[in-house]
Amino acid sequence: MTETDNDKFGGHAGNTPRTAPKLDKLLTASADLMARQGFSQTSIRHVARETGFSLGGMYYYFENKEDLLFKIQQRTFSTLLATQEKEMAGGGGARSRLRRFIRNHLAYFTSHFAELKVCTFELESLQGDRFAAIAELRRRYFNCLAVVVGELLEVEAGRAFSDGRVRRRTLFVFGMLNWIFMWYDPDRDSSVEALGDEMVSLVLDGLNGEQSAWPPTDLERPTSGI
Amino acid sequence: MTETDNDKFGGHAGNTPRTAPKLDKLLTASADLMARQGFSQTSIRHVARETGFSLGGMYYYFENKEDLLFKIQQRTFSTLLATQEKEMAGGGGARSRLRRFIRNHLAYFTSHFAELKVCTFELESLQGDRFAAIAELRRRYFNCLAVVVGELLEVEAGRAFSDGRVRRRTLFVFGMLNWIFMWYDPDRDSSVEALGDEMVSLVLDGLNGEQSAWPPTDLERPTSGI
Amino acid sequence: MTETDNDKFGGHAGNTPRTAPKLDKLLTASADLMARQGFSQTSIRHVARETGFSLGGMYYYFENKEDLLFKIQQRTFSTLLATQEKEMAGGGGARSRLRRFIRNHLAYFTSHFAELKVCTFELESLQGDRFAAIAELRRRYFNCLAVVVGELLEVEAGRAFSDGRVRRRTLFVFGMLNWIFMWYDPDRDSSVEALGDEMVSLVLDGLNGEQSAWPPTDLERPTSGI
Amino acid sequence: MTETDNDKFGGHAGNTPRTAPKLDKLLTASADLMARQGFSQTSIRHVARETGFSLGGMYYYFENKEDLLFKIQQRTFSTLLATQEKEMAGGGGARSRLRRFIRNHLAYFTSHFAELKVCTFELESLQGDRFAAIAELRRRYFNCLAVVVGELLEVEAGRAFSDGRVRRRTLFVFGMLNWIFMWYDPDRDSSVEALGDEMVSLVLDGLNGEQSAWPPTDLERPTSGI
DNA sequence: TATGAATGAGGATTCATTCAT
DNA sequence: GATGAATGAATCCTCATTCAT
Repeated sequence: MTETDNDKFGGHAGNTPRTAPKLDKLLTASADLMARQGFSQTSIRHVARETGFSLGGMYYYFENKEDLLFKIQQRTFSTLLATQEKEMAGGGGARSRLRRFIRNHLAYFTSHFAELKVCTFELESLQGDRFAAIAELRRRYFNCLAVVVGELLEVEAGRAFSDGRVRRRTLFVFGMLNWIFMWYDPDRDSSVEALGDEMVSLVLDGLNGEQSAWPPTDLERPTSGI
Repeated sequence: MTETDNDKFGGHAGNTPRTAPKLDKLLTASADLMARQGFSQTSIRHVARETGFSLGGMYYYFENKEDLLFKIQQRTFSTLLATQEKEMAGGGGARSRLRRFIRNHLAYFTSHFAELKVCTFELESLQGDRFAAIAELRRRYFNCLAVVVGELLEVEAGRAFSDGRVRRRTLFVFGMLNWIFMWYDPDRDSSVEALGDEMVSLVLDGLNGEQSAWPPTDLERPTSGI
Repeated sequence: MTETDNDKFGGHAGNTPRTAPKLDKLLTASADLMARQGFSQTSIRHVARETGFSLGGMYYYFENKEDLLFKIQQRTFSTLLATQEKEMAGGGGARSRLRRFIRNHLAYFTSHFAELKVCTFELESLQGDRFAAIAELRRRYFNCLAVVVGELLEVEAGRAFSDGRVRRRTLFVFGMLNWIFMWYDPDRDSSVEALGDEMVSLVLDGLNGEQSAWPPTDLERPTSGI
Repeated sequence: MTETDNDKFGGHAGNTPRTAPKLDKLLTASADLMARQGFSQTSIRHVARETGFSLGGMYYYFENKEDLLFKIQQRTFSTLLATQEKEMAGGGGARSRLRRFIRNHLAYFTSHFAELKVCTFELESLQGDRFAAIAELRRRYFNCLAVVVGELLEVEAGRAFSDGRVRRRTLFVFGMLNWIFMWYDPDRDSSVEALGDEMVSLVLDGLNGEQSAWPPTDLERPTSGI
């Protein structure tokens, strides 16, 4: 998304050397709160308190609450998308590209947990043009993976998008990826790198194709929650 | 969950023949609204308007808003859980039980879309005892599948819960299942039965294990959204 | 305007014996404030403080601020309109009816100063259906006088509405009537009854037709303001 | 009003060749907005956006929002007043001067619609010294007409101001003139010149003294609104 | 059982104004 | 002369909840 697009959605601050770091801090703090409590339960007041801004001062940095959410998603998602599109253009077999896509995604999950969670779960909190802009990013992100899945299913690449089978398999994979926000516990689960390998293994070969590796290498603990 | 449990969380109504159907209508309507807008954005007022109740009258049927959510989850999840625990106790090989679990889950997805969506996405809107009670149901539900996954991974059943590998593979599958709420479109995607088969196939054999089946059987349409 | 119409615009309270007097007090107090400060500068907070209500409690009596204004105008204007339509239907020559219309209007000016001022100056603060409903009342009120003016101009009654001359003469008279809010001072100006006679005289015979009556009967004082 | 007066109310800008046109543009744009939406609903922000100024930059040209309104009224009203005082000093019979006063007023109505509307309806938005200064202009404007009305009523000129009858007749005429802002529609009503003649006719001879002139010369249309 | 009436806290947003630069 | 950045007060409104009836 270009600066022109950015302007179209009313962000009037955050481009100067003085304000850029403040906007940054603001978006990060907001993403944290929204990841924890959800968008609708995160109040501007709360963000202001957290960042030391005055309530009114917040509105110098975004048009309204929805715009704040948009800016978070726009910034985060476009960066991730760029990374992945470049990665996918880098060539390699389908299995390799699947592995790289998942690894990159999970690396981002680790480094930008809150922001990515917000991107994943709060698309529907946007509306109109802002919704459309982020939905388009998401569509492109989806396509990155769909192409790979299509190849793995031996479907000609050009037809991948209109193939329901590819669509659904791709969405299965996204389901696995996105749901991780709901349960991942760094103390309990293996590193995200290993996690990615486990997922790739499942996706490529299924449970039956995996080798049994008992006992597990990670720490045994009584389960709480799921 | 027994009536005693029910009492413990303040439900003092809905047990007489006269009130039971009203409570039912209320929970259903609430679930619909909460599935569409989320819990925090669904107001008691809105539910009252939708059901024809007076605002104050609602509070005869639940203690507070959180209790309303609890009752929905409790009613829905315990029913589904009972079905699946019985089903899993019914025997059969791991592959068969995996297939049956997924099919039942998706059948419930079809017949109780709103309620199941609320159970899936609004656990964290509960707190304290109510959270714990539903989390326990969810844990048992998780176990139903985890046992099967453990067998498929050739892990001894008794150790499944404490095995991180089983835990994660199971959560991958739940990710696929739960994420369906975000994209399933009956006009576009095949029936949920077929959807279940596709998922089972992926889980058991992976993408590479699936046979290519081009052209797809479902209607071709240009993709919009993801 | 019927009760059905009333319902259409969302007033959900004020019909029971317990609430009717409270609604009444509320509308009266609001009209006072709005007459003094204008609609946009009168805050709900202010009205609440004045009437002893809690801020939130106000909204039991009206949907929103615009609805409050609407209720004031609706109540006041429909009463006045009914009076005048009945009066105009009572027969008599055009001169007589002109005199009665102006007298009634000014009597209402005296007895319901604030409400009538709000009706006169705040129509444009309404929008959509509410605007249309009050505009229709106003149109009918206009017609009451326009018919008389048409007769005085010897225009056939049936054609009065489409005659620009009648329209404009009628609006001249309303200009005189409405502007009184801006200057009338009971200590300084004669009684409204006498004021009405003076206006009727001007309208019928013009300044030249009036008899000189110096010295005036009312108190002489140095002018302040206009 | 002299430069000294101007200074007294805080205008510290707009006197240099470079700033004068900017101040001019600013006042004109503000008047437009205030005429359309009213003073209290016109924000400095809005004016800034409309004129291309920065929000902060506005305050170089006026002390505060009230000062902006004052400057508009001061500029507009003093010009109009000068015109009329000169015109009234120009001699001629009372009927002639009445006609000229009304014509000039309506010419100003046409050429400075927004400014005059603001002068007419927003006096009470000023306070203290600023109110007093504009009220004095208005008093002098009132007197211009009151003298003529006094003559027409055969009252000695010197006594006109303290004569309630003159006062009220004059205010009736101003009511007609000022109310025009509420209804004049160039597509529907005759030219303002003709409008002035119609008003003069009413004021001098009353409705009965006007000759019937059916059919009217202006376009017949079904009435909408009043 | 259920309603009508009311409250108080909190939410998003706007706005006049200031001040360092 | 003019701007960018920020503030704090005020505004409209929603909402979970209560309680007398």
